[in-house]
Amino acid sequence: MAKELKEVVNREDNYSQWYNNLVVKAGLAENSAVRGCMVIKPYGYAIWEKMQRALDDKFKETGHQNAYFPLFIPKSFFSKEASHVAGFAKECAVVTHYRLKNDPNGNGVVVDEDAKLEEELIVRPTSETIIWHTYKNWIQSYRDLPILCNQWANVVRWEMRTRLFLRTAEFLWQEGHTAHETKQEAIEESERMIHVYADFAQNWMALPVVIGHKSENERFAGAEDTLTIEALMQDGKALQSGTSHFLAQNFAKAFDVKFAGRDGKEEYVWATSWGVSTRLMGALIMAHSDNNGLVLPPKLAPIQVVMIPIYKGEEQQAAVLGKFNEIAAELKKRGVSVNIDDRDYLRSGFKFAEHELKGVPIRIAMGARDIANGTIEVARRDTLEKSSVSVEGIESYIVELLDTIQENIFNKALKFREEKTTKVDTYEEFKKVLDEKGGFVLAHWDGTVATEEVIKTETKATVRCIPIDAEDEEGVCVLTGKPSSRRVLFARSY
RNA sequence: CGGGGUGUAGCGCAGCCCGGUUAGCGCACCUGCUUUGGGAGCAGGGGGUCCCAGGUUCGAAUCCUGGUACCCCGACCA
Repeated sequence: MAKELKEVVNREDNYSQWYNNLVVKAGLAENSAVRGCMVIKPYGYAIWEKMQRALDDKFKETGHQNAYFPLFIPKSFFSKEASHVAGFAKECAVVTHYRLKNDPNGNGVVVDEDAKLEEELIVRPTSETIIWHTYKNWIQSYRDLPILCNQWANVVRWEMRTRLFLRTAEFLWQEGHTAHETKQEAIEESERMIHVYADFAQNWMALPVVIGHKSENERFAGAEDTLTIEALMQDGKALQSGTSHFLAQNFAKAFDVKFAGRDGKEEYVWATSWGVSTRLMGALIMAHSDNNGLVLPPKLAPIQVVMIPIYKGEEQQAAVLGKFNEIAAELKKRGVSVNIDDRDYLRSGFKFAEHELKGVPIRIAMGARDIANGTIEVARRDTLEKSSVSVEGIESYIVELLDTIQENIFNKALKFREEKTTKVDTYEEFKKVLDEKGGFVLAHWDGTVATEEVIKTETKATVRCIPIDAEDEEGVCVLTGKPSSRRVLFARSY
């Protein structure tokens, strides 16, 4: 166990602290002096950048463009879509003044009361309102459609309780906002994007997810349908990792966005919005890490291979580093990011531990013994296995091993999820599984808000989603005994 | 917003109850030597508005009052 993590020993009992400690110690992020905000450190940001790049490529492939809209939104914009404002009103940061002045009493600076804004500005908690206000000016005819825009931005939600990456007062995300001519087109867009997210989660983050529809209770404020990807963390709690909303004509009506159709008639546009945030970093950490630290899937690891020289004296040092430079150059040609850890003031054992803490997928070490034998030591972060490999052809071996590790991390997470997914048919069983085993519970539900509320109050579990691939199966609701035609996914969640 | 806890060196903490030399320990940092295949050893060194403001006192990290920040548990939360 990494020395830094020893302070938090019992992970099962103390998952929160284990997670917080890991985030901080691995150099990803820390709490800011500002309430509920976070500082993302360079190493953490490098992971986020890799995520951004991969997602952005996928957005471009599916025909989207990036744009940018204002941080401040006039308060009045929020009064236009009733259910939307109801969903966010309680957690908005409000700008009321535009100037400070020196305190006449000499106590630093104070807000200048003369500089009160006539209309308050809201720091965006999400951008639907300002974007739809703008889209109104962009759209006149069906020829202007579809509009397929994405924005990379920060948003602010004044949550009562925060948690690094999972729920912070300010966070980074992307939000796609699209406008379409037909309902069908908009529905297809929202489905397309949730699959883009699922594909990213599984193939890049090595994170298996369940795609499904949110229940009415959990649906996005202002949406007619919300699609979600739900992932399972190692403590058995679910994490909503991305959402894609079919907004129907709600925002178009609220912001009066109409277009002249092919038949010459005026109609409201159909809309979607979709987003993922730095919460994905939390998902990545909680899904794969162990007590030695982070375990990063190779595709998102800022450093994929670290090379640690082992030597006595300058002669050996030069020989090993010379060999490392050759290998590194070849690996870089093949698109592998390599770090030669030549810091000569640290011992190799320290470096081993440090790079494990940071989740570097492959570590290779070489010393005098290896040079004599023509071998190199290769250690995998995912399995912690070490093996001695011939230097001959090492580059191909590494490239293949990166793929193997990516796959293995995914399979391990998938196996975990499958073991932690339980079908239950009675309420007793439902509660028992949640308390003793945790994880996902597949159960029949009568589909009503009231039933979900009761279950939530009594068990803290909610409907995570109604999986899109749920098989038709006649059954009865675990709580009310009313008929149900498919199982839905329940869990306790973050 | 309710309950609990904590603010002392970059990090983690002791000291506070019961006020009294120059505020201490571990890690980290700097210098030197020896080490180096799983978190090195020895020696020396640097670093502090003891969260803030006010009060009590000859004297406050310590006691009192107010404020503030953070953490945990709840409530809340696409």
